[in-house]
Amino acid sequence: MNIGQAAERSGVPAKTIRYYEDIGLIGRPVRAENGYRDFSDADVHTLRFIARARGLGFSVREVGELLALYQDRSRASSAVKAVAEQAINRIDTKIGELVSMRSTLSDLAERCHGDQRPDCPILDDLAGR
Amino acid sequence: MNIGQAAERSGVPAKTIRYYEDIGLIGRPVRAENGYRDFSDADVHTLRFIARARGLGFSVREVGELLALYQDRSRASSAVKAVAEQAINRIDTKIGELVSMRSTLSDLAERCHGDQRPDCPILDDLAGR
DNA sequence: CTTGACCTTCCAGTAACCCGAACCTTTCAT
DNA sequence: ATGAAAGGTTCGGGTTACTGGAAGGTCAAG
Repeated sequence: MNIGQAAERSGVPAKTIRYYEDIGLIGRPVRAENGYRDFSDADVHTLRFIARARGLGFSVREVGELLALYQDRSRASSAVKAVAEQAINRIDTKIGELVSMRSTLSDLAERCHGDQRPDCPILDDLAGR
Repeated sequence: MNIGQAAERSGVPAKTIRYYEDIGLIGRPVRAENGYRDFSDADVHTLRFIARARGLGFSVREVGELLALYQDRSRASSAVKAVAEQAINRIDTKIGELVSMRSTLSDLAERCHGDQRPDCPILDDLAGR
C-alpha cells in the first residue's frame, strides 16, 4: 500500500512516516516500480506500535529501544521495564515542575485584581518584590 | 559590566543573553570601546525578571508581553492576569496529559515481572493487545 | 487531455536554547 | 616581555520531533 493508506491505518501522518524513515526509526520500505514506498501490514503494525509508545510519553530514542526489544524474542522483561521506569521518572519530574509552577502562578493570579487598576502582584513578584 | 558578570548576577547564561538580544526580547545593550556589551543594573534587573517569568512557565513570547506591560505604568492589571491565566491553562493541559501517561505507564510497569523471562505486558500493550 | 489526488525530494521553520570554531582583548604570572 | 588563561566577539550548526511548502513525477477518472 502507498504511504497515504499506511498513514491512515496507523494514525501516523505521511510526513512523519518519512521522517521516521529518515532518522532510521523504521527501515526503508520497499519501493514500487514508480518509486512510491510500498508498505506491508507488518509495517503498519510497527507504525501503530510507535504511535502508541509516543503517546505514552516515550521519546523517539526510547521507542527505538522498545522496538528492538520487541523484535528480540529472547529479551528479558526487565530490560523493557527499565525503559518504562525511566520514562515514568522523567514524567514525574516534569509533573513536579509543572505543579510547582502552577501553584505559584495561581497564587499570584488570585491576588491580582484583574481590573482597570495598574497594580499587580504578578508583575511585582516577577520584578523581585 | 561585561556579559559574564551580567550573567552571574541575573542567573541567565551569557549565551542565552545574546540569544534574547537576537530575538529582540531585550534591547541591544550599549557597547564599550572594545566592542564588548556593557550592561547596566537595570539590564540585570530585566534579565532577572525574565528568568523568573521563564521559571514560572511563561513562554518567551509571553515574557515579552509581560515585559511590555511592566514598562507600561498605566496598564490594567487585567491584561497581566490574562497572560497568567493563559499560562495556567497551558500548564493544566500539560499536567493532565502527563498524569494520564504516567498512570497507564505505571499500570503496565506494575504488571511487568521485570525479570529474565521474556513475556511483558508493556510490549504486548504497545503491540496492540 | 486535463484535472485532481497522490506521490517524490529537499529546504526551511518551530521553541528555546547549547556547543564549538575561529578570532580578539585583557589580565596575570613568570 | 611574554605567553597563557580567561574573558569577550560572531557565525554556523545541532538539539527534539516534527510540520509546512515548493517543485515536480504519477495515476485514475471524466
